[in-house]
Amino acid sequence: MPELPEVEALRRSLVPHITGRTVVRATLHRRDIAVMPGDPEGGFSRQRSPKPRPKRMRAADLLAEQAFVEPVRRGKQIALVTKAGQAIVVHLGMTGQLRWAAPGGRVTPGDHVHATWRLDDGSRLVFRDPRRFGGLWLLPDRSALDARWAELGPDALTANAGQIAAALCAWSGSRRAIKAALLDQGVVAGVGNIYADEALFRAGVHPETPLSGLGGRRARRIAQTVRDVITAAVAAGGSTLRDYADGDGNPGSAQRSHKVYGRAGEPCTACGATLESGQVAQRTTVWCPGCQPEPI
DNA sequence: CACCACCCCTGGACGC
DNA sequence: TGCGTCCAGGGGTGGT
Repeated sequence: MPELPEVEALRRSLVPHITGRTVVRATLHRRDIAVMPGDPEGGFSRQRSPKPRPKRMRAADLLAEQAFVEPVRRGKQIALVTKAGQAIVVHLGMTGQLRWAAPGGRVTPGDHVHATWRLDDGSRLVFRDPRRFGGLWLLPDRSALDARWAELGPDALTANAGQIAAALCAWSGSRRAIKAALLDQGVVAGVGNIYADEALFRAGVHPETPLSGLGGRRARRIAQTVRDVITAAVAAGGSTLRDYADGDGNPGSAQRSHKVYGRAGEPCTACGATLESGQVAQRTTVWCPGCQPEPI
């Protein structure tokens, strides 16, 4: 579930705890959740056969002895960056968490912890991920991070509506569904299943509408609602449906503002019609048949 | 090239 | 209470 708002809320919660701190010890408890420089690129392919040969992991590869600067984010990815320019990109996947524990404190829950960083004030930062859809990518320098993030579309929080609209309009010849495009991180970075449905509802656009049938006007309206929905969710600390919590373990409250996600069969808050659900782009999708008319 | 079905994984919900 | 089954979904891979 962590989409852009959850990752941004997490990032902000970590800033005061780790910025300027030095890693005194780093431990990788599960080697297969990390991708090292030199590993066959492709990220999640590490989980498939043939298994990449396990590499000897040195603590230094997890930024031991290095000082953190402020963590940065692009889309749903957060990067722990050091003064020297090395970075660890953390992808939370479905159930990934970064949790911080004060000196002498415990991280709870303490299971499924795959990596631990002990900081110079005695506090700890851990990466836990029960489902292991997430992972860590170790990057040698800032340019490697930039190259990785160059593959992402405009960030749904920091880009303006015009940039997001332009990204959608670049595909105006495609019959691809608008929802599929919003979920594509190369088109817009940071939107996942929840906020795609929420944005399309607010824009009054059916999720199966092809990009070719959108037109500049509606593309621009969608871009604006994506920004609005994401911005509001960040202000609410993200959505906590089950697993999400920030670095301090605090949940978000943006789920209270959801108008369609998780509400199939319930009445539309705007028109009272019964919300419908189905599969669009392999994802459970909820929409209002009254407010979001079917494309022709 | 564009798009889609499938797969990775665990835990919670639900039915019997 | 316990067990089985289904489902959640980000995103890479391979097939069409």
